[in-house]
Amino acid sequence: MAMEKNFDAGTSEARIYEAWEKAGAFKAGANATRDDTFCIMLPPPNVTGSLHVGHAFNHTLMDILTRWKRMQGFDTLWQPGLDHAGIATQLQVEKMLAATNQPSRRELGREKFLEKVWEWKEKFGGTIVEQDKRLGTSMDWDRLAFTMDEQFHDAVLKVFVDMYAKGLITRGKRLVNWDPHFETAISDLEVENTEVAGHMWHFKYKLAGGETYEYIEKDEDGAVTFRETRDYISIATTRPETMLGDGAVAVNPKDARYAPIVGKMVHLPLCDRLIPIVSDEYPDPDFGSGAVKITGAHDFNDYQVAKRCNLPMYRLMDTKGAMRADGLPYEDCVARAREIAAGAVAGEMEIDSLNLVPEKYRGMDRFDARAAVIADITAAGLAVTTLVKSIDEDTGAEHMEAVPVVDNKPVMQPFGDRSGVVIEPMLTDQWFVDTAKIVQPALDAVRSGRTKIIPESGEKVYYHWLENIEPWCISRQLWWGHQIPVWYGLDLGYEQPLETEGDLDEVDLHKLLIEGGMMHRKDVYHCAASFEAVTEAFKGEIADTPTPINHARIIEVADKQEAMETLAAALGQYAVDQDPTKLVYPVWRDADVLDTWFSSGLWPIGTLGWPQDTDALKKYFPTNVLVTGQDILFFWVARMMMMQLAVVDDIPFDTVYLHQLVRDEKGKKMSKTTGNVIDPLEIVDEYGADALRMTNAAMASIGGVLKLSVERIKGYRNFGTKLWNATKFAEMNEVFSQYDPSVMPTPTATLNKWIIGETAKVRMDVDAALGAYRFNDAALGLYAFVWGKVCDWYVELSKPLFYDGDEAIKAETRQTMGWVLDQCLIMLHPIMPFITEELWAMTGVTRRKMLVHADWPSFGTELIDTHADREMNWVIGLIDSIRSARAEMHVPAGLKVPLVIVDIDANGDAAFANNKAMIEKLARIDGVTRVAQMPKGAVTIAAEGATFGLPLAGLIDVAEEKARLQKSLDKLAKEMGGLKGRLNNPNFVASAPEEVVAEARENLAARQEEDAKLKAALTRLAQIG
RNA sequence: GGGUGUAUAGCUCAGUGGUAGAGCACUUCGUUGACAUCGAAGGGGUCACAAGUUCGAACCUUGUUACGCCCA
Repeated sequence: MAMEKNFDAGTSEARIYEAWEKAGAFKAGANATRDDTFCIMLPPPNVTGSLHVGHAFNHTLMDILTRWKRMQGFDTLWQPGLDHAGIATQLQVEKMLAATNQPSRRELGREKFLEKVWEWKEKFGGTIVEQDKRLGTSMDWDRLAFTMDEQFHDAVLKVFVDMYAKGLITRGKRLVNWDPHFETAISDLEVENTEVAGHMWHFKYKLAGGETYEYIEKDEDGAVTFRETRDYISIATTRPETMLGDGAVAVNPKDARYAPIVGKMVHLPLCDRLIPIVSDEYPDPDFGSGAVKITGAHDFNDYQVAKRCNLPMYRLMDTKGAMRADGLPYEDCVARAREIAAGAVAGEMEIDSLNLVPEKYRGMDRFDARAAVIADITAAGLAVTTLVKSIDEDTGAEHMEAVPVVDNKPVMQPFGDRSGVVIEPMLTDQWFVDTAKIVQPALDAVRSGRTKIIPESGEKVYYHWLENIEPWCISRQLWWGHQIPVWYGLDLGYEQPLETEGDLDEVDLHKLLIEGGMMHRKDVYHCAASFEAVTEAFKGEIADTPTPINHARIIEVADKQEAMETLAAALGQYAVDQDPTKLVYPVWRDADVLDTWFSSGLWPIGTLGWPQDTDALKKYFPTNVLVTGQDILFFWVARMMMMQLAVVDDIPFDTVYLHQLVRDEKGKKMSKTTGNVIDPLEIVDEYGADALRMTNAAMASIGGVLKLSVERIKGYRNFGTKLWNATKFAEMNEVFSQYDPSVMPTPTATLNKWIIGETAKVRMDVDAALGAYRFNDAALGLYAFVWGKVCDWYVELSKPLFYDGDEAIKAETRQTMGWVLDQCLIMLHPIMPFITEELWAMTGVTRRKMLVHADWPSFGTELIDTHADREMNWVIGLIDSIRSARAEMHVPAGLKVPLVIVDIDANGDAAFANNKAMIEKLARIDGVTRVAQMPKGAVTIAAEGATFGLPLAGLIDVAEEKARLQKSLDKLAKEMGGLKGRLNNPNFVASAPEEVVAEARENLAARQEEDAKLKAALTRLAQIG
């Protein structure tokens, strides 16, 4: 069967992949010949996602490791799966609903909407899996996991319940990053801070009671530069609309300008409230006026100040980022706020219920409200102004006009990474992981080296982040995800105990429902994995209420509103029929879901079957290596470390390999707007998966920048063709019909001995490289070996043996070449699985297994024949020298020329005799003779222990040959200068390692020998002309 | 502002103390019985700058400059 001219990736890849799958080649434990395990968790791609170059890169590296270990006989598992990706998926499905004119999410309601999500997932959620197969990834697809699978879901809830029970998860009103588009809290890692053009406005807050003070500015020497009597304090803000919720004005305690008025009250413009001037370290006296308005509910810095100074934090906006329109009328709210400012005690719940947005602004979008606030403050004469002179065009009269001061100033603004809208700091009820309590083991694991991060710089970043870790907000106001397993009930406890003993009368009922103001009271809540499990806790909760409520049946309702209505109805009914069996106590489940990273934080144990003590868990956990982008070191890697250690008290993996973002060839981020996106599937279509994979491997230096260029991919496609054609050459020379793959060659010819040693060297290099995650070294080492050694030299030098050798030489060369090519296929397989598997099938009639399960070699230095090594290097050097001289002398490439041996030592003599046919063929020599002295007009070829000549009299230009020799002499002189300099330095000889000194001596001797020969040649030429 | 990197051939990048490397690009030559997706030969570098450690520095230390990323 004659081989085609090159590998047809387009038609072969799918067939080969199918064969692997059919053979179960990727199943956990396939090809295992030892107990050692090797396990990689695929970082679960977003279920909405499709394969991009980043995945292609990331998955290539994992596949290389997995295939390598599998061939080595490890019990291997590469665990695939998908992430449910809360916001992204919910958004995708909502878009789909809108595009297909279906009812919206809110119209559908939670349950129906989730059905739609599942439908969508079944239909489109697997795209990336099929795309991944085109890349050749060898994952155990039978184990494909999903973070919303029932088993995984149960594991996530179990962890929540356990961590809650241990006090590691808590609920509280905290300032969070609120995304007004998705109407959910997001973590600070999901916020992108971008500098945008902003403005700074300056307002006057007047002192209460018409008080005044002496405002004095001084320069560095303490000399007074400005002095005036003021009845206001000047504040600066980039967000004027938040002033409606101010709780105070803060000044730095060291700021002398405001020292006289600290503790006094100021009028809050547009509001009927007085707020105090407080002293706090936060304001920078040199920035703006030095006085900062404090809005605890809408700014992270202000929040800290408000907590320190015990200021009320009034929430101004609703979930969409509009000014609040709920609650009691402004007058009622502000009246209560005045009482609070005067010292009345108010709880968190009550303060949050107060809507201090004046009627005028209620319901306005936050940005419209900003404009309105500015206009109103300016109209009230409370904007800080500067006088601007203008001249009336008609009258020529000069006017002095007071214009508000507005500074143009770049400000850092937070944006939601998914929604792109400005994030609003918002005071809301959220669930938090108290990360400070679980961070230590995660730090220790890396510090002690139990888990190693590559590159090392990743460890520093990891420490820095974990040492300064913030509580992790894990609740998200979404529907798609793991709903928080917490149920709430109405608080029936009562400040003043009900007067009745035992039974409930109508007066008590009234108190419970109306006077108790249940709506504004805190709820009671319990956490458990299911409603059934939480029922017990609520029975305990109502045990101390009057009979018969304490025996009420616990039922689940949708929300608090329904709970109050249900309870009222039940109590009303009881008042009528006195039938205690109909009494119910309604509870409702927390509507929020968990942060997607909370669930993917459990990926290693969750996919292996935890909390069941499965065989897979016992066998493969802790896993070996996590390969992922360094951008999710915090999002995911650090959290997995904390979570596995907190839950099962073990590290999730022993090595973390971090890589950078894949960029375009100029180093720019790929983006649709820039139009520089490379689609990996298009690359696979055009150049084959192997070329893309080889490129990925070659780019993967530790910590390296990943710039993907199509030119490079093309180069590696050519490499595949080269390998193909070398195999074709072997096939044409009957290698595969004669070769026995189960027999190790034991050749006699130097060439064959040499290439076996070279193969052994590259085997050691490749294993060392992959063991150190130096994928680029492995890829480039194989490239250099296959192309530079096997194709350029071994195949070329084998031609004289095949064409002119005797049968014994031909036979051993066939056996050697077959073996060498097999080793090439085996070692290249992890990087280029398709073409190697194809060649494996085409070249071996007696293969025991597919290449995917071939045994990885372990041979090493024992296969290196130092004598053969020396001899071949001498031959190759000689051929190089002759070729070089020919080319520089413009000897026509096709012309065969004679060679003379002027002098030669015993080693050279043997080497020349052993390889004469090869030298003649590759250097295009016709006729070798020994001469006593160099013929006139010959080109001198210097080799170790020998001098050759090319008698080209008449063919060569003497001046050109002189120039060539001189150039070589110059280069030699420079090299010898360096070597002599070192060797003449007594300190070098004394301090440098022996072998370094010996090597330098040898080098110098060799150069001196060559130098002498070339100088002699130059002298001879000088005699001619 | 804090953290953390990078700077080596025209381009993209390797190179953890011992004579500066690869691929691509470039120049010249070549339809030699695997391959023109190829072969042969060649040109091309003050290893950002400065100081230090060392017998010896692209590599270690310090500083400077420029650029990148992460977090504020």
